[in-house]
Amino acid sequence: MPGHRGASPRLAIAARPFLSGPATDGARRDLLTAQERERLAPIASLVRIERGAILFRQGAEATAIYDIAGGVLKSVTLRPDGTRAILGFFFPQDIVGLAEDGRYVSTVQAVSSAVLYRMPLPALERLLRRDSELDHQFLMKACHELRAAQLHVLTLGIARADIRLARFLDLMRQIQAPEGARLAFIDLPMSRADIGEYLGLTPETVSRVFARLQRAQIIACPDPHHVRIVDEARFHAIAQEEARPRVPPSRLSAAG
Amino acid sequence: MPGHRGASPRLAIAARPFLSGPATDGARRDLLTAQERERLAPIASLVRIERGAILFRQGAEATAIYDIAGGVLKSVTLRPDGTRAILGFFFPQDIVGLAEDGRYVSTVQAVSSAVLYRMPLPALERLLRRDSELDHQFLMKACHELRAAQLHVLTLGIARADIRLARFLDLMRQIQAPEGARLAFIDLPMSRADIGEYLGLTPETVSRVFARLQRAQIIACPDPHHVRIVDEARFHAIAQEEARPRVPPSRLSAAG
DNA sequence: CGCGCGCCTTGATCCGGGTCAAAAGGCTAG
DNA sequence: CTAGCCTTTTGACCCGGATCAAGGCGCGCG
Repeated sequence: MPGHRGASPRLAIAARPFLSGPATDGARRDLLTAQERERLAPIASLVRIERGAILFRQGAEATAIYDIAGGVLKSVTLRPDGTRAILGFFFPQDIVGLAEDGRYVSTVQAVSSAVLYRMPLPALERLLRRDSELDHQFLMKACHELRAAQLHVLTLGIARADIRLARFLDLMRQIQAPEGARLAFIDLPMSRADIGEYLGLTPETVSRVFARLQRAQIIACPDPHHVRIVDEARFHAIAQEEARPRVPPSRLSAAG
Repeated sequence: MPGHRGASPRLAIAARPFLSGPATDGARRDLLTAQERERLAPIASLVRIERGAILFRQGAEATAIYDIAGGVLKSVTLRPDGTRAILGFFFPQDIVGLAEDGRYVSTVQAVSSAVLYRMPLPALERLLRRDSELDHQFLMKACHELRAAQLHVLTLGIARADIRLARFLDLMRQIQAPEGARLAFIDLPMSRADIGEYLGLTPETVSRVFARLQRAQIIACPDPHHVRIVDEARFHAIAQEEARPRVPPSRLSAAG
């Protein structure tokens, strides 16, 4: 497994930020505050990349961390055999650039054209050494990233495609919703192939499940990149409960 | 998704420990050194738990971090519908007790009877605040844990059961091997069901794949808890390459 | 010593997702 | 407007893993 020296990383751990109880009460502690962003401004420079462009490659020397101002990116990993897997999608205000041993851990590519703030590593390191609050914030992000990966594992551990897709849609909804609101409309800037690579499914299957959920009146897809949750109850049942009553393969009307 | 407030954790991030290049050259930086262990000794107390016993439960208030002295544990998560998933296995010298918002993130249970050093959180926090080197070490572990989860995602993204199992065996081998040596014998203290829950497969499938790999002379299983890699080349091909030439479903002799 | 209970294995069947293939829609450039 | 490419959709078929079920082994306990 790539970039993985020796027998190492199998441990659930608690570092300083994990230890403390609920910190800044209520606030979304995994995002930078406007104030913190301001403190980063001096070392940040604006960069723009086009749809499909690669921000940096897995294994390349890590030179900067990026704060996303606009657009959507994806984290891609090549398997030894050449197939790809998508580890995650990143949206505005997310920070990308995880490195290990000074090398980027995965390739990051633009799903849509994007604008980012580039923070060179040496300057950032200096800043973090002086600003422990900011440092804490960055660690918080690492923690949440870990939790996200674990949730991803949970989803992939389930075979059924409709559950995987429903969970993915729910995740996208959570990301797009301001403060945990349940939006009915979901934006999907990524392609069916991207979704498939994230969920361990083929694009064909992704498309078929979309069609199935649509026929069953659970969701509506005006176009491939927009989804509306029509039947919240049944949608939730699929995403969360993994319940037996699942979407029939080809039937149209789901029995009440 | 459990314990997951709002729209938060989607970000690849770099915190202080990630930023710096190769640190202590050569040393396994994700394990505590004897010296560091010594510094932890004053606040640690020895505890012993029996096979099957639960160390702590997901969602419970985090009171301590544990350093494994002997035995094997597993990290289990309950899905909303009651099915379980295993996020990872932990071996001696691993540290368990990841918490978020002061609550344990997953349930940890003993695969075999185990002996651990218990480090109460308040004391540990105090210690880490004074000992930045130790603190650094803990963060390193969080980083590696994240990488491990990503590798897990990569494995689960592949449908084929024999690849998943081969990767799992390879991972177990790496963990048991001292300093990256390629052992031929692998210890599997966990049950077939455990392996299945880790790989997103049923116990029956796990057993069948074991049988298939054995018939193909790729591995040998003197008993269910011990594996010997017989044909390193073909084993590696399955685990790493995801190559087309895979183990035939029922054929005995693999054509040269 | 023998019974019973887990765990593991093996078998038979079914079904969902992968695969191969083709056609339709949408966007851009000419 | 049209040609060409890429993405998406849909279809047909096949295969591998889930499921249901039964049988074997090992170990602890009565």
